[in-house]
Amino acid sequence: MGFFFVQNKKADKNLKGLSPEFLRKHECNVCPLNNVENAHPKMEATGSEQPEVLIIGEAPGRTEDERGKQFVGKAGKVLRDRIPDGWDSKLRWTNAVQCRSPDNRTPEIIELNCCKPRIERDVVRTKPRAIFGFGATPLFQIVDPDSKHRSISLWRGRKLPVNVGGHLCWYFPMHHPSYISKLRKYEPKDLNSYGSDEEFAFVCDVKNAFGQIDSLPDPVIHSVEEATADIELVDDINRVAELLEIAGNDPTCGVDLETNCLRPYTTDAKILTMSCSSRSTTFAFAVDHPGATWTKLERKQLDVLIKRFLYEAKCRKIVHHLPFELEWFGYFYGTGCFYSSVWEDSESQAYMLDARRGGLSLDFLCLINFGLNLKAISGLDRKNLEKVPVHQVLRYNGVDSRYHRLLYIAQLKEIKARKLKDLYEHQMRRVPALVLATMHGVPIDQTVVESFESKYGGRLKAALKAIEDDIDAKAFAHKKGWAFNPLSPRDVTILLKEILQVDSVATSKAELDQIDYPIAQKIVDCREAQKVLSTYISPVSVNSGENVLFPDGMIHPIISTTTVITWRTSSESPNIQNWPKRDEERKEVRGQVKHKDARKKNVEMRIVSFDYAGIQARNVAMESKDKALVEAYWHNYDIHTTWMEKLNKAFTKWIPKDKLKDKAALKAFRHLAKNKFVFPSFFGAQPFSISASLGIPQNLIEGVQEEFFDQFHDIAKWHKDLEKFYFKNGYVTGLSGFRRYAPVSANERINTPIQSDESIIVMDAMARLSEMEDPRYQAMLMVHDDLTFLWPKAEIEKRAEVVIKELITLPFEWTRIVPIEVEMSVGEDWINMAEIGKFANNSWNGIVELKN
DNA sequence: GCGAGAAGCGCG
DNA sequence: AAAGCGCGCTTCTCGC
Repeated sequence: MGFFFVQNKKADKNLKGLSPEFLRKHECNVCPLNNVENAHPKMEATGSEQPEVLIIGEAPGRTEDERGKQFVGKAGKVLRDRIPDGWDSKLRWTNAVQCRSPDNRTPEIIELNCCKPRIERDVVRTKPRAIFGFGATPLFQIVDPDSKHRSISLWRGRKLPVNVGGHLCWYFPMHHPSYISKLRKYEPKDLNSYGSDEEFAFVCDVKNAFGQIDSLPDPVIHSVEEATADIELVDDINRVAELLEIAGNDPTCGVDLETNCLRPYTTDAKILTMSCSSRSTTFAFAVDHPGATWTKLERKQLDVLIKRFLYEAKCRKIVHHLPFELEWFGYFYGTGCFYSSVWEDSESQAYMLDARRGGLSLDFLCLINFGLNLKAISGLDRKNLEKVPVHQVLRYNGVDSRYHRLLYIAQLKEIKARKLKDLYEHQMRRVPALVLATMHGVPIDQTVVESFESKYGGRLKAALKAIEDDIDAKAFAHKKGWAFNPLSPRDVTILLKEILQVDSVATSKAELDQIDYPIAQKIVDCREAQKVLSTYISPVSVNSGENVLFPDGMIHPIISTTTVITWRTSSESPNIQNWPKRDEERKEVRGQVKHKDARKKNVEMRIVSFDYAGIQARNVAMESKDKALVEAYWHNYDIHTTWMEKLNKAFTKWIPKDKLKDKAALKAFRHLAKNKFVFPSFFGAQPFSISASLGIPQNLIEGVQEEFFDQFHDIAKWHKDLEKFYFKNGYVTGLSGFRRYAPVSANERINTPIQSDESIIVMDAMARLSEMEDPRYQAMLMVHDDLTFLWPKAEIEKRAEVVIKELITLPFEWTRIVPIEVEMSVGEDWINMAEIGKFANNSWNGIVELKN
């Protein structure tokens, strides 16, 4: 077997050449803390001899050492205050390390190893049903995840089955109360208030943990032997057919691919191996791994078998990180299987249950759900699977598909228990729609790219030359002994402080614009050119060594649905969602997005965008059901002009007298009122910051905002209701039912439902269009409130009518309170976009006409 | 030489 | 007490 245990590298180093086995054998005799002079050295566990719960801290603090008892200091009170009545006699207390270190430092790996047998003996003897572990120290004394998963913030609030010296029980990781105490921004006045958002989350964790004790199931831990047992490695084509048939007729089947690279679009991209796991069988077979033994004919037959499985097998196909497998299956076997099969995604489930970043990997979830450390059975070079012997890749592949399915089954219970089944259905409809967008690709015109490369490249060169010649840069080099680097925040800080001698806290553009020395502008010029070039031009240039282009001349940005904590999508490789649009000059980089047939006669490919008009503000109306705001939408009241006028009435110096009849100037002030007063107020901005951004005294803003919430009093009430709900339930939710768990800060609590409502409205429309299974209605891009398509000019009107109807006909009852409107624009490229019209669901006649 | 984190800046 | 939210990418810096 190719499986072996991989030691944590960092741990190795900190062990100073001693093995964990050695340390655990000799315990105190080899522990650096053995002879420390403490009031209570080697403090034994205290409390119940038959505990329900064992509480493990880090190490005794000063108070603890003095009194010979755990958690009795100031930090200990933060925890003890939160223990529900009636539990005192059911608790046992100990620490990961039993001796206080002289300088009260965090215990070292050696000490933790020496002390581990003592804890194991205690646990085996007293048999607690659960362990509440506070801080990272006791957690990682017991479990050994890889370095990516060693932050306690990722673990707190969950539970996992553990085996401590042979006793199986549940472990509840939580932050250490001393950390919570340190994070306090103020002293809570009673038990209904919290010193920080994290403290509220901590209190939720403690409460939830105690609340679960009575109903805990028996912990089950999967051993490495079980995880790797009975995986059939198949090299007989008839047997592959047989097993695919069996698995395909089971209700659920885990599916996993191993490939030689991340994306399928390059000519050398290969599926190396594939594996399936259902209730009756787990098997894996080579596809194009160099170690495969298929004859040419068999290899052809294999494709037919895989295709038949993908298109016809009735099982629910379960993947962990489904977008990856769909992209590969779609590329090699056609995208028809996206909708002909039922696909499930255990990563999406995990995201719904707990969206914390870094907590979605199969390894981590297996530790949480099954106490199984997959890390310990891999041990092979994941990045170079082509070089790994095929039987090893197959075993590895088989374990993964097995755990895709087991994880799905385990998490499905929890999804149902939390009543998230409907939302999961929505989430699963997002995946194929977005994979199809990714596969569609975004065309890039290299002649445009080249012209920008030369333009911004030249500008960068000139800016660098100007800095080289600058007198202050020369003074800098003379004084510091190295050349001034305008891109280095450190160098710019030094320049500002020591050479120019100006007061400045940051080195941002806003600060630099205030500075009178010529070098300030030169730094800004340099940064701008470098930013545009390196972020938006080089990545799509064939001339750049590190571009994200594929052989088809397109970019295929990955639009993810399991990254953003609020249910928005994110985009990477490249991030196509943040290309310049506001800056009049730099927005031209969008012109790089252009189809090669944009000017071809009788084709004239066009970029066609549909943007939900003011969707977030409409979401505020949906969430708050505010009477005044809702009415404004139905009657087209311009609330922003109203509040511009009110702001100017309160602070008459705001709009200069001579501008009061200047239409263009008033438009700009309306824009300010909208974006710096109305919307921020919806989202919880305080007079302090609104005052700063508008330049109107704070006391005047306070007055206007009071009047504002007087008019929109249901918005004020909604803000208050959100608070109440959050502190009662420990999470924030929105009309779609998604959840974001504590800690969530005050303004995040307001913003989160808005972002998620927005995303669910737009993604549902994109999915409905995609489900037509007609490439004409498959969006190419999704940018939060915008869906973009690539169509031949002659088809635009006809197709737009279908798309607009779908976009403004929303299937969610909760959206009906306000009208919904989309704005359509068309362009030869992504910058020269002309607005075609606005289409609202309370007025549109169903027809789209292009005026030439 | 690599990874993590901060600063800075682009979008909705 | 701090003072609308959510991202990804590039560069620099620092520590290993």
